[in-house]
Amino acid sequence: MPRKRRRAQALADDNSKEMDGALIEREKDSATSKYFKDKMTRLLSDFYNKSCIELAKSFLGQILVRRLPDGTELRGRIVETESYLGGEDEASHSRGGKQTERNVAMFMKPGTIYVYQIYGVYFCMNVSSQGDGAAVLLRSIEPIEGLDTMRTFRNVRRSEQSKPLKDKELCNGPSKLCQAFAFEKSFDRRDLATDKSAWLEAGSSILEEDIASCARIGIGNAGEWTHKPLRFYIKDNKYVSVRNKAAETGVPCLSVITAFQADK
DNA sequence: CATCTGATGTGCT
DNA sequence: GCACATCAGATGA
Repeated sequence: MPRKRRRAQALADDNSKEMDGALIEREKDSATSKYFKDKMTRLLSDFYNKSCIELAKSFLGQILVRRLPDGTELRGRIVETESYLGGEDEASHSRGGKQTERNVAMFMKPGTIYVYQIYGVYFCMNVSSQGDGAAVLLRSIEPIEGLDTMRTFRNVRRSEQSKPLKDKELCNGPSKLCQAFAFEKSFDRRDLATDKSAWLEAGSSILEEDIASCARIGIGNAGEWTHKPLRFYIKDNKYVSVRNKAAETGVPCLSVITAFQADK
């Protein structure tokens, strides 16, 4: 195993220890804890009261924070999400309402993190929402703090002589953001609302007119669900993985309304 | 820019 | 066996 991979593995192994360590650190600083508690109040009510689509939209503009074992904090603003609605959604891992070892987190309480491995190599991170088997996939993040660390994590799978990553390439994709923030399998089934290594902070709220809605990415053959506008991103934002000019300029189409009804 | 390919674990048929 | 909510690197226009 190359040295870079070993380092990443060591980091993964650290995660259980890290939970306890970070807990102690943050409990020590009660002012800090209160700050986060206040900041998260609104976001917590979002987890519990919003539909999957509403949650996917309200995540836009919020700050995702990752605290590493050494105390380093990584921050970024969520700019792109996707809704996976549950049983009826043919593109969802929870299609047919089927619960498996892999996807149980999707059926757990809103705010539960669902991390799965894809193509044997990468991870994707979701947050469970209201609705049986429904979850929001985090697709792209605008990095704010800890960019050097993110770049180091992202370089693990890249060759030494390849061009340095631009800031906008650090987290512009679901597996890229997992690499940059060191989210992996051990985060599966953990609670984003109470976890000591990952949490949300209130950022800016995004106006409906500044949100683009269009088809989700990478879902091949899911029938009518393939084209439903369940991907949401901040218009004109350069940190988004794939932009869709039509979705940024056009008025919301009929299928948006249809998808809304499907979510209720 | 578009399109192709290899990497490769795990869930599911 | 096969598909997969992906990415990096290569190749050709």
